[in-house]
Amino acid sequence: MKIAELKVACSNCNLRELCMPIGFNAADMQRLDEVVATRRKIKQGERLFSNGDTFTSLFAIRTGFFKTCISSEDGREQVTGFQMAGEIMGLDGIVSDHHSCNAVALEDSDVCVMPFANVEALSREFPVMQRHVHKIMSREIVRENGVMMLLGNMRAEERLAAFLLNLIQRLHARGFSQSEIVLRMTREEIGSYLGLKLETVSRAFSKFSDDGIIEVKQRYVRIIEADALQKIFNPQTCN
Amino acid sequence: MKIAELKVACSNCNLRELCMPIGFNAADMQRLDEVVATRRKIKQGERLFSNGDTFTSLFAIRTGFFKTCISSEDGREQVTGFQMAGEIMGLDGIVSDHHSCNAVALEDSDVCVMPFANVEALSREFPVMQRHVHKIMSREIVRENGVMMLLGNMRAEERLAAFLLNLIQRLHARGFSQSEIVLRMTREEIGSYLGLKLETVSRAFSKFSDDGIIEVKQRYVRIIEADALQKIFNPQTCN
DNA sequence: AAAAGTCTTTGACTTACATCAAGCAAGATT
DNA sequence: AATCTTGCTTGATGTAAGTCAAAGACTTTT
Repeated sequence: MKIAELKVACSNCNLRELCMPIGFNAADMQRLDEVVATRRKIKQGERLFSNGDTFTSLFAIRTGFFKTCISSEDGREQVTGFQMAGEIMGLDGIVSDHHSCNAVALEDSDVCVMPFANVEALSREFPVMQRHVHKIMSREIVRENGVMMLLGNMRAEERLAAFLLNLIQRLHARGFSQSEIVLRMTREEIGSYLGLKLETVSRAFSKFSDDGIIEVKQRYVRIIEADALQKIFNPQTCN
Repeated sequence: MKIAELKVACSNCNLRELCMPIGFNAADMQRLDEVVATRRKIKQGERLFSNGDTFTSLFAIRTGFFKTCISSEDGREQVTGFQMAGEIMGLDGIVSDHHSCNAVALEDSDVCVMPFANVEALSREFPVMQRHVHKIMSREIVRENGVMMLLGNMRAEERLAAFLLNLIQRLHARGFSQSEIVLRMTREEIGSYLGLKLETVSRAFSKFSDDGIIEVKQRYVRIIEADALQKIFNPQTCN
């Protein structure tokens, strides 16, 4: 196989079913590949985009892990999400033509750059593509609704349980273990996402560990009793 | 003017610039009117849609006021937003073809029913419509990011100040007073939205009133010093 | 007009989480 | 190998907001 054949292409990307719509035939697939203009590598700690940047493109994560965060003028930071392979970033920029958050790589990452003009053009041509874009945006709205419930109504341990369950569920959908995680983010970043201080996050981890629900060693977490986590997150589900 | 001429029509709706895209010419305007299938009246306390309902349409508020809320299995309720005339509801339903929240009228209301199939069809035909739909969804994502910052990082009085400033700003855009509000929601609903208990909301109102920033009499609120509210919400802006 | 119901306010007390502080663990740098 | 740096854990103490309780303000019902 020649190097040239390894070009950017949705049609031969193993994340496609997570990232792009299915149901394209072989002929249309070539058009789909035109959405992605380029690829971009982002090193750990660097930003894919920042608050205030002009919006031109959506970004699909090919490999790596990101956080998105906003900061108030007086310096308080809120992590608004963690994104992994196959997930889309940049939707915040559409409304004002400028991004309103920062996207920071938590490990060396590789993203597909999808100029939004291409996305919209293809959406007009293919209803399946149009529907897919709408679903991605709707999914983000629903996710944030869930975070509001978390932040508004739940206690520290419930929040952490929900966080861990969500992570393993998404990792499992990508073929990773359901029980073992190596966290890409610090306790402080988890705390920011969950509306807690890093000490509280650490104490909740220790509590779960003491109770035999998980095993924790720094960033490494092994889920021993997912049911127990589920019960902490939502006592009703396991009656 | 005949009754027949008072039919459902975006083209002669005075909320159009808030609700639907501008830039349609007279000929295309007729097509725009086809998006709205019917109108629906919802009495105070009744639901426009509920969690689990099949998703078919978006809804534009013509008159009235709504809250959207989700509830966990164990009965905790989270208000995820308050919607007023010209705003769109139902975006949560797109991702799974079912609504994931409840939309409850807080006063007798009148909404335009826009079958999503019509919205998508018109979006394919008119790029300005397509862009408008994308912006509405992006705006909702950005709004929820702001709520996450509120819930995760701010103290009770900051949250209430942010809430009041946001309300008057939206009301002002609709031609209402910048300084006088009659709240459509209870202290408990405000508290749910802001992640606070109703007593805490009440105390924050009383504090603002004692400080001469607002005048409060039950649901009636008069903003005396918007600058002071702004300063509480974000100390940096007013240095 | 009285009674009942809902919403709001205010006070007294409690608590979950924050804050402050110290020590530990694991890489990175020299 | 020793030192720095960054992140994590744990304990002691503080506090903003929650909980409980009672009374007042409107609204609706009869």
